[in-house]
Amino acid sequence: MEPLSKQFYCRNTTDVAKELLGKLLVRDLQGKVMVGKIVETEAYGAHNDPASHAYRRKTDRNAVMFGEQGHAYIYFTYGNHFCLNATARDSLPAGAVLIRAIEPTEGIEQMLRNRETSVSTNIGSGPGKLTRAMKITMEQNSADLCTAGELYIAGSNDQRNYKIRRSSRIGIVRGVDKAWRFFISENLHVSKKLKSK
DNA sequence: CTCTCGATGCACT
DNA sequence: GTGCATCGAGAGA
Repeated sequence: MEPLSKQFYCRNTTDVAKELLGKLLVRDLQGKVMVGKIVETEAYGAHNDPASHAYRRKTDRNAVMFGEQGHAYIYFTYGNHFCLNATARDSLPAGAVLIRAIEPTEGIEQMLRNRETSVSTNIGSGPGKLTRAMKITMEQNSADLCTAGELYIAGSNDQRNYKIRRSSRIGIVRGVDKAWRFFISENLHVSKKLKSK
């Protein structure tokens, strides 16, 4: 599995978010490999985006969003969960793509153990769930996603023509006007609540 | 199936 | 002190 190049991430953040759909998230724990197909993403910008961590200024937490493209930006939230982003931007000072959901393709047994569940249908259906399943924590923050190390994103041989849908982002109150969430519709359940928004 | 609600810890005001 | 880029249990339908 070949990592995506840095150039892939040096473009408009929303374009990168859309094109990460169908790509493979790879977690290598000393040879024990877990892989999942990315099926849901969200783009977060800089001073142009009130929902973004990088909206106001560079701080210790969001510094990676202002750094080199193609790196992991990870943060801890709601007292329990880690969320994984890939830094991506062109002319703006900061930007990242939140990986919201994966569909496991390899190492499923290991992911189930990490999640402490036997329900295989929703292993990676949420940003906090997929980091738990793949043992992704702050230790991987700023990791280079363009080299085949412990965490990276690879291209896929699956050339199916996905139906890509987009909507407002989830779990935010500001910036709801931007349709910067992208997902592969056949894989995701869209609740009534979201439809009515 | 749908919806509500509390847990939880840290960054930032 | 306030507010989260969330999750899962539990109740109701």
